[in-house]
Formats: sequence, C-alpha cells, structure tokens
Amino acid sequence: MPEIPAFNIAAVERDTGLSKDVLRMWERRYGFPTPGRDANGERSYPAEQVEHLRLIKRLMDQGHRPGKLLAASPEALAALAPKRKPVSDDASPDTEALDALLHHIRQHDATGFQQAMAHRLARQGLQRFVRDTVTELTRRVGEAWEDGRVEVFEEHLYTELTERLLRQALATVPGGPQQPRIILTSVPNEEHGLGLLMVEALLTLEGAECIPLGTQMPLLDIARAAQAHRADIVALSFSSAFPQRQVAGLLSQLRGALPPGTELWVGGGGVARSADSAGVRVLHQLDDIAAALAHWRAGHAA
Amino acid sequence: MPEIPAFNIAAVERDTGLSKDVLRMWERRYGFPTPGRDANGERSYPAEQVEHLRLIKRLMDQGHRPGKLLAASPEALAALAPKRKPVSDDASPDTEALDALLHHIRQHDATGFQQAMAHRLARQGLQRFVRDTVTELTRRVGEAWEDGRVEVFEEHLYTELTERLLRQALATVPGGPQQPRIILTSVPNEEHGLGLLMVEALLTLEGAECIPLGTQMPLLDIARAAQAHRADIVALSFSSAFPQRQVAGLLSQLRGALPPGTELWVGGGGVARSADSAGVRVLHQLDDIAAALAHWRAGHAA
DNA sequence: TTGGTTTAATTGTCTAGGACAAAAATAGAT
DNA sequence: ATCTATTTTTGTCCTAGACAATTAAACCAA
Repeated sequence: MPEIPAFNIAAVERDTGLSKDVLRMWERRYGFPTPGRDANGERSYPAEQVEHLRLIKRLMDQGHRPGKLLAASPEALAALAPKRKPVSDDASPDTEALDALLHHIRQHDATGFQQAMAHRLARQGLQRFVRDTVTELTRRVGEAWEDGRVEVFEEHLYTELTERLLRQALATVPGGPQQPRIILTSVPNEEHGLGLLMVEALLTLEGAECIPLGTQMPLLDIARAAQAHRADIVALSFSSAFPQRQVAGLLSQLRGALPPGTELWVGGGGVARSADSAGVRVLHQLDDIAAALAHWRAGHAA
Repeated sequence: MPEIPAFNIAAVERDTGLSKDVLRMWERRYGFPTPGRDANGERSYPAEQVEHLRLIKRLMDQGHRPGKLLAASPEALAALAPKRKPVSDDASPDTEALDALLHHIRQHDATGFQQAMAHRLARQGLQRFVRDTVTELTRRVGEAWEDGRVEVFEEHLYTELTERLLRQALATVPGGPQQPRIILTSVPNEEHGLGLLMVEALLTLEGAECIPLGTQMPLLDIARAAQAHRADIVALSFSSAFPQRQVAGLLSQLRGALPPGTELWVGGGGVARSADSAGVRVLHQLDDIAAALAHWRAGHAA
C-alpha cells in the first residue's frame, strides 16, 4: 500500500461530503476526527480517518445518528445492522434476472452488463424497461451501496452505462414540436441525472416535448430557460441524497421566479415524503407521470 | 415580474458558486454585497444582488480582479471589455459552419442543432468531428458565456445535446477487451463530462479499452476502481472552471493512492498551464493523446 | 524599450468558539 | 397504544482575526 499524503480540511470535505463546519463541530463535540496539524497550524487528516468518516457518512444515510456512530468503536460500527425504513416488497418481479444484472456490475463486467440490459430493453420495450427494470435496479444498487456491498465506483459504472442505454433508446423515439413542452433539469448540488432520463423517456413516450438541460442549473437560470423556451412545465429531480432541509426553501424560491403560468413538477427520492406546497406538484412515483400529464392536457385543451 | 423570496447565504452559494466564506469576506472588506437580516439575524440577499454577484463571478472568470469589480458601479461593469488571454487564432476553419451551429443554440432550436451536428458528424467522421468541430464549438460557447452573449441554460443545452450525440456515436465503435485499459472520470466538484467524452471517443478509436465512470469520483474510490478494473491508466479531466489551487495537492494525493504501475493522465483547460509533476502526465491538447498512447504501447510491448 | 527580480498589495481560506432553530427522541397523558 | 409536550441532539450560521499564496507594482539591468 503506497503512502497517501495527508488530507487538508477542504480535501476531506470533497471526499466525504461532510462540510468543514460539520468536521470541526464533530471534533469539538465528539472528539472525532482527531486530525494532526501541519506547519501552519491547519488540520491534517490521515487517510485512515477519511475512510472512517466515509463509513460514518454511509451509516448516517441509512438512518443512524451521528452521536452513536462517533462514540462507537470501529469494530462496533462494522457490526451495525442496516437500519432501513421498511420498503413495501409486495410485488417481487423476476428477482433472478435483476440479480444477474447486478452480478455483472459486481464483476466489473461492463460489456456483459450492457448486453444483458440491451437484451432486456428489447424484450420489455422502453416503457416497461424504465418502470420495472431500471427503477428496481437503481433501488437495489442504492441499498447495496448503503450496506457496503457495492463500491462507489461500481455504482458510478452502473449509472453511466444505464444512462447511455437510455439515451440511446430515447434517440429512436420521434421528438419534434409537441405539447406540453417540458424542461427537465436539477438544481445545483444535485448531480444525479438518471432519474431525469427515466422521466424523459416516459414523457417522450407519452408525446410530450422534452427539453433536457442536464443537471445543476442555478434557480434564476431555470426561470430564464422556462421563459426562453416558452415551457409549459419545469420538472426537477431530487435524489434521496439531497439535503432535505434545503428543498422547501428552494422550491418556493423557484416558484416565485417562474412565470405564473408555468407549472413546477418535482420528483425523486428526495421529495418522496414531502407534502405538496403551493404551486408545486409532487410526483411520488413514476406512475404518477401519466396521470399528471393527462390532467395538464385536460386543463389546456386548446 | 413575480416577487422572488430572498436568498439565504447557502442559496447564494449554490447559485453563484461563491463560498460562504467569500461572501462574508467581501461584505466585510468591500462593502458588497449588503444583505438584510431576517428574524434570526441571518443574512438575507435580495435576488437583485444575487444577479449582480453572478455577473461579478463571470467577469472574474475572464481575468478581472474582485477588488475592482466590487468597487465599480453596476453601469461600469457592463462596459467592461472581455479581458481574455490571447488565443492563437491561426487556423480559422470553416467559421461559417460553426456560426450556423451556434445559431441554433441561440435560437433554442434543439432539433435543428441535433440535425446539423449529426450531419456534420457523418461527413467528418468521429475523429475529425471531435478534434475540430466539438473542440472549437466548446471553446466558442465558453467564450460567449464569459462575454455574456450566451446564457447558462443555453450552454447546458449545448452540452447535453452534444454529449448525447457523442455517446451515440461511441456506441457504434466496437469496444471489447483491448489494451491499454483506461479509466475515465473526474474528481468531486468537477462536473464537466464533455471533455471526458471527447477523450473517450479518441481513445476508443485508437483501440484502447475505456471504462467510463462518469464524473465526480472521490479520490480513494478512483484508486479502488483502478485496482478492481486492473486499469493501466487513469485519465482525469479538469475544466478551466476548476479551482486551480486545489489541483496540485489533489494530484499528488491521487498519485500516492494509485497502484505504482498505474499511469495518471490529466487534461482539460484546468491544467493547460500546469507543468508536469512527478508521476503525472499532462496532456495539453487532444492531439497529445495519440502520442501518449503510442508511448505507452512502446513501453509495454508484451 | 524589454526582461528579470524584489517588494508590496490583494485575496481566499483557515481558525476559534458561541448561538440558536429544526429535527428527533423521550416522557407524559389520555 | 396513540397522541402531545418536553428534552436532547445536531447542523448551520455568526463574528472576527491570521496568514500564505497569488498577482500587481516597482525597481534595476541590458
């Protein structure tokens, strides 16, 4: 194992996702981490502690509390059971096929995964593929990551390959000017684009015109884009990793900046348990999309 | 114009890219911005000042200095000339065709842009398309954004559509297990993926095996991915927007974490003027790729 | 004038600890 | 056991100072 240079606090923030404020506060309050100091008196974290912080972050995403995690010994942490909110596991579709797909990812077999996915897409058609396969697979990858059964780079590989497949499939669906016109994007610090692509696929199949603007658009630019493209709807995606406490303020801010006639739809794991707020339509599941679209069309029968 | 709720400091950081520390420091030092205070005594920025801060940030990216910008009146700012480092504008290829492509973006004509680009790709072939058209177009879009001639959402549209086209073109190039095996990714906070895609296209055409891991991989995960995939090379992309001061430390950290036999290649506008450091190969232009690949192969003739 | 070196100004990031509101857990009451 | 009230936990924001790294200015030599 090579010698890894020590991390300064900015590098730890980058690699763990824990803000500098939180890192300093934990040190003060719980006595961990315990960085050394460099020649300038600034914190210097050994790689080992950065790893430990990443483990803690992962366990927090599962629902554990920092107070317990930071007090516990490293051994105790490893033994922690996944503390997950119960998921309705009613309909268990062909579990075996999904397991086989995941197996390719675990083996780092990009080619095999792509072939298997392409095969499944051809058999199911785009709509069922998105609603059943990709949704379920993404959920499982997320869970496996939280449990430490899948590495970050394996999840990234899954995401990248699946996005490619979806984009490719989308290119074959005829687009052209249609109604309604829907802008698809996400807010800054929300980098997950797979959900957006899934939504785009379903919307395009339903005959809407999608304007994909990628991820991470500043709010004021979203508002300008809506105006410039004369969009009927702006659709945002929030992953479950997005800081919950920011969502509400963000949405009211965007709602205020958007032209009044433009609808604002939001979806994804980050808003799953949010209630509807004024002027914002929360889509709790992918299946809500068709209904929402029908509702819009009913109200805009030109 | 609707009433936009005021921004708290976290929202301003999100939308401007200026850190909270910088926002407070500017206020203290230069007397701008001048946020109000909410009921809790916390800063509350009117939308108008957020806009102004974004203008300042853009001008800074052009090379202007904060001290001047923050002292100047809004009118004076608007009159500032683009202060760009001279670009060797020797070979001016078919300027007209590129202008036509850009025109589609300015008109928000996604369909027209896609068709024109696809047409050009078919005529030039993937290699020339990447090296001439996409490179030059991306440079122009970047410049136009810095000059305020292109909105953020227009740049995002350009990026998204071009990425789609490249991915689609890439899918038609046969992959399979080849040599060398190259991991393509970027570090956290580096979200620009278009450069990676261009590199991937060129490398794949040269017969290398690319493992695309998307953007924003924590350093320790890059190292693990290199090991798990038995990669020969890790290639990183840095856009010119990436904070220069972080690059050096970051590379030495990654170099230390990577297996010794794995090469580390970096490229993009963010490292264009960096010198080579120990164990890191800097590719200053896309054209360097073929040579670097040949060099690697010469040293690994198995 | 041009080119290189030293000095001075500028600017971002780090540090310290305090305060408080929102969220979560516990206790208490129906 | 379900609902409400209280207590604990936890993240973010605050002020204000220090310093190193970068950039500009001044200086001198050719």
